[in-house]
Amino acid sequence: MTDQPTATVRRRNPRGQGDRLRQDILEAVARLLDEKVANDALPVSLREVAREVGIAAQSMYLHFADKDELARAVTEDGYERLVTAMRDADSEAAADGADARERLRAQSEAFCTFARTQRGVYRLMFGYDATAFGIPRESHPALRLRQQWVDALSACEDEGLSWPDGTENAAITLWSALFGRFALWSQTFGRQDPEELTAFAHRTVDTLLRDARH
Amino acid sequence: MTDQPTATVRRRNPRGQGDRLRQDILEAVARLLDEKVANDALPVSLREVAREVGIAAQSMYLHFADKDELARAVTEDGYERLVTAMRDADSEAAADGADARERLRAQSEAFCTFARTQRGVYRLMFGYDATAFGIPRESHPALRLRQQWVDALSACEDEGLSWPDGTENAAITLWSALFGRFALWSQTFGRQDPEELTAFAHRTVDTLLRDARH
DNA sequence: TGTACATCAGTGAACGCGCGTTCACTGATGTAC
DNA sequence: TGTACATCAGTGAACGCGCGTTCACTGATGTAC
Repeated sequence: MTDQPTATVRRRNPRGQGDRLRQDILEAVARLLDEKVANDALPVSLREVAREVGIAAQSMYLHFADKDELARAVTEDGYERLVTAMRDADSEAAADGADARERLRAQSEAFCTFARTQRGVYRLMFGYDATAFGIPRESHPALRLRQQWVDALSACEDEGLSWPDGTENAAITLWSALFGRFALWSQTFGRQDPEELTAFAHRTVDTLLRDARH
Repeated sequence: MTDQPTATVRRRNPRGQGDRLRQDILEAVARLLDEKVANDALPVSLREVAREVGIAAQSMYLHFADKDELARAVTEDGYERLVTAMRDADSEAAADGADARERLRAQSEAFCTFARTQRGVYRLMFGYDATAFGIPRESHPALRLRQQWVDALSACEDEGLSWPDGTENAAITLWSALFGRFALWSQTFGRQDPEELTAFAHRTVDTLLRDARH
C-alpha cells in the first residue's frame, strides 16, 4: 500500500538541486509540529512528514540517516533561527538609538515571539521530547542561545552596569524566567494574551536591572 | 505471542481488593517514566506498563478506559502528591517557628525536590506531552498547584507584606522562575547540582520579597 | 552533431515489529439456601 | 454441613494499523568523446 500524497503534487527538483528537498523537509516538519502541538496530537512520524512534503517515505533517507538525525537537524535549525531573531531585534533597536535596557527588552521580546509563533519547533528544541539526541553536551546547539543571552547582558556592562551574581547567572535567570513563564502561559493559565507575556518580559528585565550595580 | 512478564510473578489480589492493582499500575507508570526520561526513551506504552506490573496488557482496562485515562490518572495523582509535599514542607517549617520568608523558601525547595526526584511524573504533569487530555481548563489539576502558590504568598501578607503586582502575579512569577530554572538545569546546563537549584530558589524568593511592600 | 554512459532525484514493494484494543473465556473465592 | 451459584480478578488469543527501515529499481538529465 502506497502512502497517499497530499493535494499538491511535488515537482522533481532539477539536477544539482536535490538539496532543496532537505529544506522542504525541514519546513514541513516545522509546520507539522506546530499543527500537532496545537491539536495535542504529537508525535510526528517520518511518514507523516513525507506525506506533507509529497514524497515517498524512503526519500527521507536521501538527506537524513534516520529519524533521530532529522529531529537533530530541525532542532539545530531552530536554534539558528532563534538566535538570529534575537540578534536582529538587537540590531534594529540599536539602529533606533536604544539604550542597553531597551535592547535587552527587544531581545527578550524576540525570544517570546519565537516561542509563541514557532511553538512546535520551540518545544522540540527545549522539549522534553528529544533534548539529548546523544549530542555531546559541549556541542549542544542550545549553547549558542546561551551565549546570545550572555552577550545580551554583557552589552549592558558597556553602559556601566554589572550583575550581582555575575553575567552568566543573570543570563540564566532571565532565560529561565521567560522560559518558565511561557510554559505556564501556553499551557494552562492566562488568557493566552501575548501582551501578558511581553509585560512579564519587561518587568523581569526591569527587576534584573534594578539589581544591577552602577 | 504473549508478552513476557518481568522477573517477579504477581500474586492475584484477594477478593474485594482488586483496586490494589490500580495503585500498582500508577506506581509502575511513575517508575517507568522516571527510567525512560533518564534514558531519553519516551514514550511509555500501555504494554510496557503491564509488563512492569506483571499482568496481561488487557488487565489495564479493568481500571482505565483507555491509555488517555491512565495518563490523566497519573497526572492527577502527581499534582496531588506535589501539593501535599509543599503543604508538608510549610507545616514542618511553621512547627519550627519559621517566618513567612522561611516558609516560602521551604515550599519552593519542596517544589524543586519533587521535580528532581519524580522527574518522569513531573514531566508528564507539566509536560509538553499530555497537558490537555481534553480536560476543561476550569478543572485542570494544575489549578490546585496554582492555588497552593497563591496561598503560600498570601501567607506572607499575614506578616505585613504585600506584592506590587498582586499576589496572583507574584505567585505565577515565582512558579515560572522555578519551573524555567529546573527545565534548564535538568537539560543542558549546570553541573546538575541540587545545591544550584536550591540557591536559585532562595535568591528568587529574596528578590520577590525585596519587591514586596511592608 | 550524435550517442553511449554516468549521475542524480527520486520511487515500488515489502519487511518485521510493537502498539492499543476487543472478545470470549477461566478458575478461585465467597454466599444463599 | 454441603452444594449450587454469582462474583471477582484477572488471562488467551487475536485484530488491524502505522511505524521505521531496506532493497532493488527507474527514468530524466547532463557529459565525454
